[in-house]
Amino acid sequence: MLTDRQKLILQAIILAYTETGHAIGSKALADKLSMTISSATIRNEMAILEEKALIQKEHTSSGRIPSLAGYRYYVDNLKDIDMLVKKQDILTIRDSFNQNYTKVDEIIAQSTNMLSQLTSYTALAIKPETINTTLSGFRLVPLGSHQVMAILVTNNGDVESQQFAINKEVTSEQLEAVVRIVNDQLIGKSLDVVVKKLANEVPILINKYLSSSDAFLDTFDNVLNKFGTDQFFVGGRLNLLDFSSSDNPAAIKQLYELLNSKKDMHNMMNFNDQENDQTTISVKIGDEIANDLLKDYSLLTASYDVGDHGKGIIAILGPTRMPYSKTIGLLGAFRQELTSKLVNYYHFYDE
Amino acid sequence: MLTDRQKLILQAIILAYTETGHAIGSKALADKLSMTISSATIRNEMAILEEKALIQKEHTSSGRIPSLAGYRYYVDNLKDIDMLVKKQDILTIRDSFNQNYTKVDEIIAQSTNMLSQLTSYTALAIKPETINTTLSGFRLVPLGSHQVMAILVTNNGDVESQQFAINKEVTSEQLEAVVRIVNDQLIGKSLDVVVKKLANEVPILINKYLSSSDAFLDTFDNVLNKFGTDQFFVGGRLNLLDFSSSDNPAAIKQLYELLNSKKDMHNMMNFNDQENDQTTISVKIGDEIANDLLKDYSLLTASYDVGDHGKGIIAILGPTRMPYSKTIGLLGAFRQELTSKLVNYYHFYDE
DNA sequence: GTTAGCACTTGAGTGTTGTGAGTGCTAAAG
DNA sequence: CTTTAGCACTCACAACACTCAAGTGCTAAC
Repeated sequence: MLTDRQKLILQAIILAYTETGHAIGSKALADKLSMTISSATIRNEMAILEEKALIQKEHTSSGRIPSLAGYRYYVDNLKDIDMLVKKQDILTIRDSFNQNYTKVDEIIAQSTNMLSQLTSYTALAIKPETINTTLSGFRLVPLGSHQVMAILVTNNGDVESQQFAINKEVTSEQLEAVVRIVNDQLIGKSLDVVVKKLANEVPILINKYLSSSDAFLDTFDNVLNKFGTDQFFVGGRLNLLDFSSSDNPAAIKQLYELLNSKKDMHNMMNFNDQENDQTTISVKIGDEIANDLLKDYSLLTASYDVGDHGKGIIAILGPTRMPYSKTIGLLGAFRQELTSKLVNYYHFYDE
Repeated sequence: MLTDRQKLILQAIILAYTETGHAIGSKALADKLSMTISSATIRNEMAILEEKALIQKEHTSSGRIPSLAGYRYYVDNLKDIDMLVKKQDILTIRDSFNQNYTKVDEIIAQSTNMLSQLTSYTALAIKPETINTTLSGFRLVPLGSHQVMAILVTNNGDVESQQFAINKEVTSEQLEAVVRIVNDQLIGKSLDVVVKKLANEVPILINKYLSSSDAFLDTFDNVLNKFGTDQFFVGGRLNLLDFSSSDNPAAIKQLYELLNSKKDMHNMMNFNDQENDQTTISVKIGDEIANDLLKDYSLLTASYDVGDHGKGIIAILGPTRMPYSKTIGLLGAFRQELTSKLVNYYHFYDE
């Protein structure tokens, strides 16, 4: 357990280091701190903090910087002052959300842009995921003699489409037959069931009407995949350059590749779902993120909940040296705005 | 005019510098060059080349590096040896193109990826543009009680779509009326005429059937815009990091922002269309690209021609210090493959 | 418990010096 | 008249010593 003075000193060290990026020594800290306390005393206290591994030196005679454990302690116990978010920021968010969206994806994509702008870090988001998404609509629209567009709709109101080419003239009767089959077999089923059926029963049925069903099945599969793959968004990628510790291009490339790997990012953000309720914000500092490339970064994740339409996650990836209270406050406020925007948006489709 | 020996020396300097990135001196060059010629002679020749501003020093007593003018001379007069492209590369390209595409965009996007991979530089592409694109198809597909999807098709076979939400229940009669109006007024018209009519006559007509036509008109406008804006593609952005001269993040950010500015890139690539025929490859070196951010880069552009379906451009952005003959050869070969793939692709829609 | 004082450490910056790869020039050789 | 050897000169770069500011830990006095 730390004394109040030790806590104060730890906080001051973190503050100073966050601001300047340089280690701070006892004398400078004594000047900075308003309480009358000598540098020698601070040195003694620092020795204790260092013993508890909350701060560390860069070399024998350097000042101190917070350790990852120090940040952890700070985030868990001390970051209470600055939780109030600037009114101006909230207005900016609302203003920015105040437009017509035609897809949830647009809202989420814009969220990452906004979050990255507000924080100057990199923002990540996963769009709302329901446990049970079902296929609720299907259309085939002939566009010309050789082109057909397939449109799939889910019970969440998500729409994906893709055109495909057919070799020979296909009659509208044939298309209607295919639509009928899909309606009979797949509508109302959850997406994983749809995938399964699409591999087994459905091709047989369709082959009765369509001589070459491959193009159609491929397309259907493709569109189905879009529901799964377009769920992950990144904003402010370039901000990584500002605070990436290494200036070695190979390392930076690796980082960007990681950022593009939906699977990896998904894993990272989902890691401890148990914490992900509506009030918590999970903070992973340095090596707490289970990825070596990100050992100098911190990942703040917040899950948001839009009831029947599922839960999603927004996150901020920044340097370990970050103003946590400010950023956490902002992320929390943003979650609130985003949730209410989404609830509002979905309101249409829920009758 | 240069003597043969001077040309040889210039070529050797460029080769050496391209390989090592360091200035090369007379002695080292004499060792490298197979002909028996003393370093002193090379020094004399170098003095002449420097007088003609084809090579330059980094400081008073350094070796020589090619100047931009030197590269220009090299590209115009000397780069004749290595024009043959590796068979393997061509096979890679063909193999990579050997799949089913549903949109031209996919082909072009993949082209940039492939080109950037083959060269390890950054690749740019503009998809084929016809002077006279006309609207050839239009559909409205109701998806649910509150959602409608609008689909637009051009005479090039390009398809774009977007769903939009409507406040109140709209009957299929109303939708059909709107489709009829669009068919009467807009089908067969060129896109700019469509834009104009959409601003003037059409709203009046539609308002007779739809109480609030705003959502519909906005959507139509949006989709129309997609035809214009999705024309520019970039691949291998990250490769910029490998050869960007400055390691200052602000400068790199600016570069990436330039790369995202469709307008700027479009201008740069189109600059001298007169050269852009099917056999030429335009090479802009350093400050020949009219942009200060790119003064250490070279831009190779090649236009490709798919007959009635228009012309497009593919380009490579790399460091001025680049193996020009190899890269130019590759770009030329790639153009050929891309053209034939596209001709093949469009074959469907031309009956 | 707190503080002043002191000896010690370190990174960052600065000046000095040597070295290697280069140059231009001159005069002799081909 | 072209080519070459020789030579004095230049410059970037690395190595090294030196100084300085900002730290530290420790001890003894308050």
